[in-house]
Amino acid sequence: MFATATQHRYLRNMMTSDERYERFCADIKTVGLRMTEQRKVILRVLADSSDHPDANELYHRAYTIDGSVSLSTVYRTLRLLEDKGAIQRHAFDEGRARFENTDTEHHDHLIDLDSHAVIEFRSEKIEKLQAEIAAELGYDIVRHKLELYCRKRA
Amino acid sequence: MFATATQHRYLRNMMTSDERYERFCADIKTVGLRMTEQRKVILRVLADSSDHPDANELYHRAYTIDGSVSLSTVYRTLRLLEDKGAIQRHAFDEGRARFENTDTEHHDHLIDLDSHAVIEFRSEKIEKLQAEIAAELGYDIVRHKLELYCRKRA
DNA sequence: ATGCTATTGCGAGCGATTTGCATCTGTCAA
DNA sequence: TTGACAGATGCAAATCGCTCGCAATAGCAT
Repeated sequence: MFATATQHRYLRNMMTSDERYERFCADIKTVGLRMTEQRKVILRVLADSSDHPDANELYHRAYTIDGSVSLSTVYRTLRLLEDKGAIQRHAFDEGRARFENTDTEHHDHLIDLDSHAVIEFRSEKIEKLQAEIAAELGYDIVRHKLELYCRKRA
Repeated sequence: MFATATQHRYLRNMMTSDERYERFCADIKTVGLRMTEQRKVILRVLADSSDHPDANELYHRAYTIDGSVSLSTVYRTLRLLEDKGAIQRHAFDEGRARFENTDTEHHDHLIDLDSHAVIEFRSEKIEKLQAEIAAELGYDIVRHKLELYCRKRA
């Protein structure tokens, strides 16, 4: 795994696309929900996505595979999976929500303000400093959010 | 000002309400923009606000002072001041934006999940590490968001 | 196969914010 | 002081991301 002087690194997925798909299906079935054609397509698309697509992008990817998928159902399925903790919703500063699979370890995000690309990184030093600051104030961190909004260096 | 071993500290306001108002006016005039009655009212309301009001709340505060202020103009003025860096836009809860004066230096937030108290802090070390990480990825940080969601240490 | 009901697509609805446009008004030069 | 012009405003309509109501459809247990 890549590591630098500042101890941050890129992250790797912990599951294959197929494993993610199976996990999504299990999440649906174990609560007695129905595995419809539309859900299969949407779950497949989500499992195959390693980026941070928004609902509309996911809708188009799914629609390309199966024209019977609607935007409403994409939204309903996203809500479903988010409630089950299978995917994570992010509200980067652009209005719409972006989604990502939750099969990687915790990481932070660097957002390219021009291309809207999202780079994931993890810095042990920052994690440690955050914990220290919280501790000095008498707290334990339950979760945190660190987002760097950046522009390519000239 | 309070400082600790990890170099974080509490922050205080750096200007009075009147000083903020004068600064807003200067921001408008120095770019050749016109100081209209509506703008005066909105700037006054903003300068007097030490909380984090949303656009609608600011509209009502301004409307109470001068009925000729419209919601559109509130939004346009907020955009204007945000672009000039005079106020800061936050998305604390989903949906609407909340605004805050920028007369404190940059700070991060520690949120108590139980009491919902918000503690502001600043850590030079974390600021520095963030810049280093961005630099190594070929980026310059334009702005960032760091929020620690915590529980009181048992 | 049958029936129950979860699920779907569609379109209307919604809340926050933006925009087009006709009108009004600071501001500055004369 | 006045005149003129570009900037600013209010209003209503439009957008945007997302949700909801509803009648039709389709999983799934029997």
